[in-house]
Amino acid sequence: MKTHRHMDNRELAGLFRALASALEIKKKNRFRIIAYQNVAASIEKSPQELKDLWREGKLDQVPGIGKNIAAHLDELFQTGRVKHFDQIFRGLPEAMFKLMEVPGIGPKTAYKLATKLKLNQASTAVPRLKRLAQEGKLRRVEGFGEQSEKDIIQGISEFHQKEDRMLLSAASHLARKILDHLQKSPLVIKAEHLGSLRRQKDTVGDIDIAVATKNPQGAAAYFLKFPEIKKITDQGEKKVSVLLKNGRQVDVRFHPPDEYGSLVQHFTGSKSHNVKLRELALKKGLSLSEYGIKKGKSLKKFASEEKFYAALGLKYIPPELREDRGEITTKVLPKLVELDDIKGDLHVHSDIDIQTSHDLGADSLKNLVLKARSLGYQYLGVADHNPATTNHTSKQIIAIIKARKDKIDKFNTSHENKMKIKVLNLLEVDIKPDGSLAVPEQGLDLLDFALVSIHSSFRQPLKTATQRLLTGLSHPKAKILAHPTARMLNRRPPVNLDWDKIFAFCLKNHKVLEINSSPERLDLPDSLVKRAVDLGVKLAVNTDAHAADQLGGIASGVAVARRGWAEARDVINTLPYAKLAAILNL
DNA sequence: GCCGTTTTCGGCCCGACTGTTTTCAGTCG
Repeated sequence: MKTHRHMDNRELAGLFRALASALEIKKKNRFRIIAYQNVAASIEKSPQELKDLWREGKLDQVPGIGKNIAAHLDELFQTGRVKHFDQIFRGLPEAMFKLMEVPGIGPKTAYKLATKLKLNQASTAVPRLKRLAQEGKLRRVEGFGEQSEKDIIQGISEFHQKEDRMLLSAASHLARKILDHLQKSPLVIKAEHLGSLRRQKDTVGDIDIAVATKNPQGAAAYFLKFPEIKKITDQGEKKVSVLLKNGRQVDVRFHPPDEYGSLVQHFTGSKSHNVKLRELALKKGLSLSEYGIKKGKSLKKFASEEKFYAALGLKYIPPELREDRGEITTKVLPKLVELDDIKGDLHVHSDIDIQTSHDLGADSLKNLVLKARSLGYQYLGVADHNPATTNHTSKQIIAIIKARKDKIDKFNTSHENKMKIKVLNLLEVDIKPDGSLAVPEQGLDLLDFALVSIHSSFRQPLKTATQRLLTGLSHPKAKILAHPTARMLNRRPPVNLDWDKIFAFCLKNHKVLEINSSPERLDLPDSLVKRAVDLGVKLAVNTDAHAADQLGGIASGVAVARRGWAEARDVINTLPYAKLAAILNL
């Protein structure tokens, strides 16, 4: 495995997984192997680049990194190599780590194939393996037969068409279709989605579904009639896994209703939540599984999750919290913010054409307000993008903003707005690469307030980007930092930022961080929301809707807030208008 | 390897499914 000084989190996670696999081949202590796997998982979860944390001496903030691994990382970031890691990899063919990317091939298989078949070059290992399998030469290796040749060919084709994780919204939609199908069968007593989808994680790998049924075989046979199924990949007594025509995997579990509670608990995860829960249980002499709670040889079953948690002496833990972020050991669980707490949306785009270089909204003030009323809102922050700076003078920009203000003022007092919904005159203003705002002073004066955000130069180094952002946010009219990391899921990584600094600044200057609900953003990410909440930094859950029918999408942002342990008091747009106006000095 | 309001030493989750076996190892979640 090649290492270098500038490894990013994705590469580092891969490195630690490879190290774990290498230790497995060398039959080292299995807890040491798990320790390396834990580090990999922890790096994958980290919202900040490890190298940035290292530079600031904060590696100990990352769970799973102890003294030893911190020292190895220090060596890595300084020299680009780690002697101890080189030693772990010594004698192992590089190609095995490439082979392990194929589904179904783990460390043992990869090692065996790479050595016995003399697959020495990582870059050609996979195609060569495929050819050997097709030619029927794989079965000569001990432990391999005709079927494993087929499996490997299949695995390689899946490896080639490996797709990104689904956006949460897409996964919800897909799960809905499958559940609708299942619920038509009289054999299905209950069915629901589990896994990361139930925990409302921002992206979802595959769809997990639980079915309560007295007839597992029959219900499974019914499920297999779902028309989108391309092929069955796994089929046992309690579980069916299929690949859909769209390339997505679906796992469905069929259990009797009296053990449905533990089933749902188990497959909701997360894995690390369950591990922590089982460690806790062990100390009480109990053993947990999807079947229930074992004490000695007797098994107690649970029809509901509430009773399952209660049997461990715990309050019910909402799925969004089950990420091993302290939810098991905490004395008091937060009273999470709910959709019904939201009193307004502070980031919505209208069709008022102010000659911006970004997207215009599709709907009029009137239609937006109608929709807002249907959601029970008290106010609506209309925050169009600022007018383009390239083809307007400062004077022109100010004039455009003035005209827009007049329009909103008129709307607020007109008969059109009898809905008693206060429309706020906001703008979403670009923070330019140097930290200045894209709207001149007199233009900002005309607003109730501004949301500020980054729409360009996403790759500035940590210090520059942090300073840029704080400069933009320091203007008195700038109250909310919109989509703070500027990430786009599966498309663009977050901007590198010093979050300790940003949180401290927000706290001191009463700035608010947005949780942007649009499906491809979900920004601020949940792990940073948690840190903001811990510190007392205020949040605003907004849609960034570009059409009236997107206002309902705020549920996704509320889910992110919940995953970050936010209560209603942490979110400013749960406040009634008078209180909101007071804290924002409107 | 890491980790700790019952521990700085002695712990570290639990099971399904598959293929090639002749009782189980490997992979996955």
